[in-house]
Amino acid sequence: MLTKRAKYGLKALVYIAKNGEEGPVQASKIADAEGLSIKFLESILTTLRKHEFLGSKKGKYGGYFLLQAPSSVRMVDIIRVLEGPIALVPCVSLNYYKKCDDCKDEATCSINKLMVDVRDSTLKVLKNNTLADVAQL
Amino acid sequence: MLTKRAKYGLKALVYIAKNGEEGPVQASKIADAEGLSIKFLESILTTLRKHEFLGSKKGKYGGYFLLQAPSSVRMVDIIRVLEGPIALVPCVSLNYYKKCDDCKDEATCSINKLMVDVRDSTLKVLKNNTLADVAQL
DNA sequence: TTAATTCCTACAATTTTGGTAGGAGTTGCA
DNA sequence: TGCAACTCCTACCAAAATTGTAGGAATTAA
Repeated sequence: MLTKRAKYGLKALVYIAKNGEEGPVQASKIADAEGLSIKFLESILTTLRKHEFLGSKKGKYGGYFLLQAPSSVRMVDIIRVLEGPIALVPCVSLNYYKKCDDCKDEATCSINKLMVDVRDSTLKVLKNNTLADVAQL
Repeated sequence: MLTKRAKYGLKALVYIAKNGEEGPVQASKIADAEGLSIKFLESILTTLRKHEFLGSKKGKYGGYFLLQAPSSVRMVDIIRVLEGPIALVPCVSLNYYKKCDDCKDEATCSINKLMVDVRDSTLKVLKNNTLADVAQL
């Protein structure tokens, strides 16, 4: 399951993609519309800003805005930043590889192939969908 | 990511599928072979027994054994018991459905379709693979 | 100057995870 | 009958992750 952090972040990005035509979108607007705690949402938006999905403008009439066209933002990249690995076990993660504590030998690990197959099938969906697709733009 | 509980359980089942020809397999054997804590493993095997993946025999020369042919045990069913939902959000889970706290309206949830697509793609892999496939029997 | 906003640091409650401890009950065999 | 090797059961627990909250500082538009 996704953490709420990741889920809220995804929804926030989609909201901004849909409503960002007329200038920056305020965190409070998003929190209202999606039913989220504003303080928690702020910390998520900060993460997205630091990873250059979002820009921000301070002060009155400030808010958050996309730095790239929605059609060039892949869902997989967002999830990797908000949630971490796509893979179900660390030792088959492409972006967050880590040896499993218990695995004596990765090459002979009994569940390795299955884990790779699941990972690739998930990746396919998440790479083929952009923010524009999900926001139906 | 899978919990260690689920990962250990999967490995244990594969081990039993591979080594269960000559009678029950002891928890201590599995723990040794896979590098797991025996007490923790015991509690996982209990779960698998209660869900009728495994049978057990007490006393000397006792241990655990599969109740069905490996080729008729789907990976998806094991993971559902050990880990819970396959879906990334509760509101698209087929077996563990739960309304999302924040979702006002599921039908208009912006990420619903993506979540369904990911779920189905994962399910396809996990339904097509049985214990026999994974254990290479 | 004021209101509205982001930005920053610190803390904290709750839940989940990943176990451990200690022994009771069962069985096969000498 | 007694011992060794197992499963089975209950209870507990520490660490980590998650999901926030609190309180304000800094910035900006009008």
